[in-house]
Amino acid sequence: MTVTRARPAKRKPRRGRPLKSEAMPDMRERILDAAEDHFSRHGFWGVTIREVAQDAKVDTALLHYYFDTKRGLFDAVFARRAEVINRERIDSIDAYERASGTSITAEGVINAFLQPILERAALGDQRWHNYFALIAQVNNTPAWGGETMARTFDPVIHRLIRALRKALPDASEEDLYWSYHFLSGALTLSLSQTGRIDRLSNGLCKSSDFESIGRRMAPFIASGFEKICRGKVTAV
Amino acid sequence: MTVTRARPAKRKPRRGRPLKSEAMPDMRERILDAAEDHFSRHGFWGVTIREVAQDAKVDTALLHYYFDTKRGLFDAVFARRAEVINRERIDSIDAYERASGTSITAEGVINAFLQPILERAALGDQRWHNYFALIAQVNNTPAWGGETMARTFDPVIHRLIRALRKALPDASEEDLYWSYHFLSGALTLSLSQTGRIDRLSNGLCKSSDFESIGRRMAPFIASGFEKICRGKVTAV
DNA sequence: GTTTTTATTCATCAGTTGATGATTAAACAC
DNA sequence: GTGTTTAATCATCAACTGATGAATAAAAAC
Repeated sequence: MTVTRARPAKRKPRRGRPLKSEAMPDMRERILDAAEDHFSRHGFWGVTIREVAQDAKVDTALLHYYFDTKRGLFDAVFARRAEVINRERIDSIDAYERASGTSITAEGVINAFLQPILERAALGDQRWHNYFALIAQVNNTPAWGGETMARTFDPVIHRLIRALRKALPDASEEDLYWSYHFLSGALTLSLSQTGRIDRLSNGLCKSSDFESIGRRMAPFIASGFEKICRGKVTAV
Repeated sequence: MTVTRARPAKRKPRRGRPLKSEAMPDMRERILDAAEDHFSRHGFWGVTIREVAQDAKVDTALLHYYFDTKRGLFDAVFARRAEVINRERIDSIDAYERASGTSITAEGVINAFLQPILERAALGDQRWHNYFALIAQVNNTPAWGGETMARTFDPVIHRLIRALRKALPDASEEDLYWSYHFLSGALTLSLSQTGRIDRLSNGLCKSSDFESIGRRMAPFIASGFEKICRGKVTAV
């Protein structure tokens, strides 16, 4: 007869601070992951903190302990990964500018701007996919999306535009900004993972095929920039 | 002394069916307008039927009377104006195809596709602005946006792609669909009215300046199509 | 002129929501 | 060792949510 061995997990959670050895650390990160998952699918109002807490296997009060309000939780989710890609994008543009010297091109700059994101998306990490879908939602949320996007991403975008000015010296400021706006829309929809193109193309194209997107997007957008931004002064 | 004239409006609403002459008809339309306004700003989950009812100055039960569920109301809002622009777009593409004959171009087709929407947006009717912002949100909603967009707009988009095939006879199907995807993203962000570009450009560009968008978008996008869709077979 | 249908408000429900103060126990500072 | 801080659950709240059946009165059908 086997001696009764403690049933593997009834997981009746203890109260109080957890043992350091209890090997279920990083509750905060677990909450952020669960929140990211839910927010990216249903947006800020489509999610209840109960759902998030349940998914993260913690009490709802813990969300308030770490993030104060639901809004605080959302903002924390949005900021967490932004720092990572912002740094990567800045570095990527810097590197390209240094390497290209005077032969800088719009396509090269745009490629440097897109690559960090599209590469990460192509790796297939679900949590990054969720995050990108979240950006897409925020970017198209009228009430407060513009403000949130600006706070998070404007420095990088100004860096991008500075590089584009070098590649397209005759471009007007308006043309540059509007062209970026088109780029932003195309990128965020591509990251939004709605399955839209899958249905439209009857399965021929797949939303998750970031390699196909990556191959086409920079040339497509760069061509648009060139068309718009040197239509007046420089002849084509 | 003036005789007491009935105080203009205490507007204690009567029960029962309204008098025909009561000049407050079209409750159904008023509800749809109020719902459109709220849904476009905060999305499906960010709106309560009470807010909509309050804005439309009706009881919440009336929303259920006409639209059964909250979802039914949302779908009715989304479908209402879709029929109008879908017809306009089909007609516009038809007309362009007939007029251009064999000298059909990608820019011409795309222009025919965009013009009905951008023209309407430029007219400045707030209710249409709300509707376009709603499309932008749905287009970037992962959970059910793709399905809703497909049900509503796919026929027109297949009509667009059929015309583009004529203008770009060497294009592969994948290239056409991906290029359309970029177009769709750029268009919906431009319609989303987040004030994003206003902030980014420090006021130089305005989200509401649909004339500026209309002047740039077709050339920008068409240039991208041409770059992608005849990069292989036909030389540039 | 009676009956039926339509359009509206009223009253209310059961379930959900974000939030918070109390409690608990481990970790940490001294 | 003792006291304080940190990290967690528990228990509960008042407000809100979508929805529904009943009541009402005008219009439409007969």
